[in-house]
Amino acid sequence: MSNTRFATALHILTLLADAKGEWLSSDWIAGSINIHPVIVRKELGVLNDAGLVLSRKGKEGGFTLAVGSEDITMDAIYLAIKNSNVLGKKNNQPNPKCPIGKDINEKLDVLFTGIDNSVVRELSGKTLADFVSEFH
Amino acid sequence: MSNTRFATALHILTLLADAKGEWLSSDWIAGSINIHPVIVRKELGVLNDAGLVLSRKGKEGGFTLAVGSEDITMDAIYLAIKNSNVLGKKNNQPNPKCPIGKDINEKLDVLFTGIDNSVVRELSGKTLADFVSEFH
DNA sequence: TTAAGTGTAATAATTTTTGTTACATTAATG
DNA sequence: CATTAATGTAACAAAAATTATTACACTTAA
Repeated sequence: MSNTRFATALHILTLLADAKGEWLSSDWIAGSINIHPVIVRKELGVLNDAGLVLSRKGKEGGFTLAVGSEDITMDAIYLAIKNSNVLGKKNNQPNPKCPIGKDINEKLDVLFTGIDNSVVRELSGKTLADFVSEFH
Repeated sequence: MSNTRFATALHILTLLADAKGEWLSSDWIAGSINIHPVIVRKELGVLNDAGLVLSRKGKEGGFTLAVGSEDITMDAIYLAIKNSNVLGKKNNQPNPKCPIGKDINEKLDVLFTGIDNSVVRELSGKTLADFVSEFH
């Protein structure tokens, strides 16, 4: 992954966990990460769809965690934002006339999925609460 | 990773393993993957630096494996081409005045490195020979 | 000496990612 | 009930990363 989506999502969730029930605005969060508030709202939309946060519109609106930080594991965050395989992309049109090229993408699929799953398994062993507790 | 470097490198190495000592040209390899020969030569340069292949210049030149495919583990291929963390990039300038923003990047570093290592560990359990044997 | 390769720099094109603007909508509050 | 401060989201712009292409110096076999 050469994007900042996991780092951004985890930063957001860490702030929300640290806020202990306070509703934080996208502007405030953006100020901590130092990115554009619209990006924060977009990512919060994704986290909302994943059931990790709640949002409230209008004045005094904002965001808060949907569940306790002990109940949010890192794999849930990762799966919410994941948009590619750990080992990257496959080449588009390997040569169908080549015995290797013909079948390589299905073999890569198996390998890529296995590695993706191992990352998810690894991430499932750590909670947001664990991460937040490292800040003191 | 949103690039095709691992897929390309593994495709190259699979062809070389399958060729059993024949020297293959970058043009021929490019034809199987269906990408530009210059990209193949660049990637082969990287694999050469990593000690995985041998190259020969001039007429009748080309590439071959430097060691047997049973002795090439997937982690060696991955480490040769890896240029980012599995969990992506960190945000550049988190706010130093925020208690979370101040320290988040060093905490992310630890998490990111741990996940990277787990992927390498996972990949170390599979050889190029294992992969090639899936094609029949 | 020619033909067929590698090695690599420079640059262009494409795709992905991030940032920005604009504005409709929502809700609290004086 | 008007004002203020939020979210939600589309459309677009800018920047960064990735891939493709061109060009050519160099190498080696025959």
